Amino acid sequence: MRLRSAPLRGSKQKIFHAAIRLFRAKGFSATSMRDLAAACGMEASSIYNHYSSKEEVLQNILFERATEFFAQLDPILRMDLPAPMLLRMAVDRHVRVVTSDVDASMVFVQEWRHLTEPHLDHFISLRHQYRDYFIEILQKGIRTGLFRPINEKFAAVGLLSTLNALHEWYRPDGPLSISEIARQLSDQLLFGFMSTREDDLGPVMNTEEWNNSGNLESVNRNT
Amino acid sequence: MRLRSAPLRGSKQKIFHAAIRLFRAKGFSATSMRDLAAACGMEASSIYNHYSSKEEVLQNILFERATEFFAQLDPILRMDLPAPMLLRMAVDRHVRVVTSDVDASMVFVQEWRHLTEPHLDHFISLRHQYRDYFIEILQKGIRTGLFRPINEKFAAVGLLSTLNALHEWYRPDGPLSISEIARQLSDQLLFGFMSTREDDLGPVMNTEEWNNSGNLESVNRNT
DNA sequence: CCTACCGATCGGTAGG
DNA sequence: CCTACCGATCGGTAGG
Repeated sequence: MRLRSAPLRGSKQKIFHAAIRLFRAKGFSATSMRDLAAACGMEASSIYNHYSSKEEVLQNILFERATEFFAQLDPILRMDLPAPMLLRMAVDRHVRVVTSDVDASMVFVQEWRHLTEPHLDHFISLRHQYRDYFIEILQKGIRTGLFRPINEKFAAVGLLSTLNALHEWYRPDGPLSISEIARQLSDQLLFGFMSTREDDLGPVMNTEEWNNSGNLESVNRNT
Repeated sequence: MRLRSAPLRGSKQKIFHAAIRLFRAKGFSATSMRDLAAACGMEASSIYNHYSSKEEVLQNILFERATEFFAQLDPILRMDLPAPMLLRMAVDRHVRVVTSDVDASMVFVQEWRHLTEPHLDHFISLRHQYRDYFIEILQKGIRTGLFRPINEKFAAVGLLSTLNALHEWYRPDGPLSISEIARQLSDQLLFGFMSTREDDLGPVMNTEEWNNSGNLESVNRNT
């Protein structure tokens, strides 16, 4: 039984993983079915025994990742713990999913816009749903007074930006363990850079005011 | 004089801006020279009077943006101000460059990997140089005791991740002004989410420990 | 700036 | 899983 279905499932998995590598390296559009086939040691037409189109390969990669992110975050949300602890755990889970397949995570972040409808809409709604999980954590923190009264949507987007960039700089052979990365990311998000709460540097002068003071050339110049 | 050179420079600018819009919407690889020409109301071959290749169009977009980021950040670095203030100003400048052309900023962040050598190496070194500016600010903050003794490289990467994602969610007609966005981003980076310095929730339990305690299924399961 | 065109390559299908 | 092939389209050039 295992031997019988092995070749087919093996090939499909081979295509799946080769696609992740190629889509990451060259992008979805620049990767041809012939590139993908060559990476699997077969002809382009043979791929169509496993996937009906190039986009279907992308869909499989993207929604498999989405499923994994949700599977890991979901149990966290049901725990009745203080918001900072929830955030730490959610970040930890997210970091573990990303680092479990950096190539796939990069495709997840970068290539989803090549989906066509209705898959594109579906994907976007999943991303919003995931973001809403983090918004809930932030709201809970604000409600219980543990978090500052920040704009929780703004904060959630900033938070996810940081998490979603992990695939760009994570190296498995780097000096930090996955747990340490998650811990440091959480610390940075929870506490920021400042060593004290005050920022008593007088009124902040933004660029507009600074420009109006004549110190620098205009920002919105044309080249 | 203005009339004489106007048609040529006008066309080149037209191609330039159409390319920004198309590369943002479809990606560099999925945009054809015929797409680009059609958007400019000309034939594909006519583009080659202004640019020698598709990649050259991309190069122009990317390095123009890079120049703009540096032009805005450079004067900040020379100011002898406290690190938190430098950071606020640098973030403010960065936000202004991004919001001055959201499409071009998206191409800047997403499409640079389609450069070929030697342009790719050049671009990457410029990005590292830009990141090093922020590392310097962080180091200064740590040295003067205003910032916590964070890992400055780690922090700079997280910081830039947040800044580089701005193009994804910024809308010119949104409720926040550009100055307010810069201010809120700085606040988030400087102070984090917590309303107090302590995080007295007992020892943090990471996912590994939580799993070992038997509460949840394994994270690194295979699908 | 255009017409006309090049060889190469694209995603995908037919049929076995 | 392959051979053989489809029409469409690609980036780019010649020549005016």
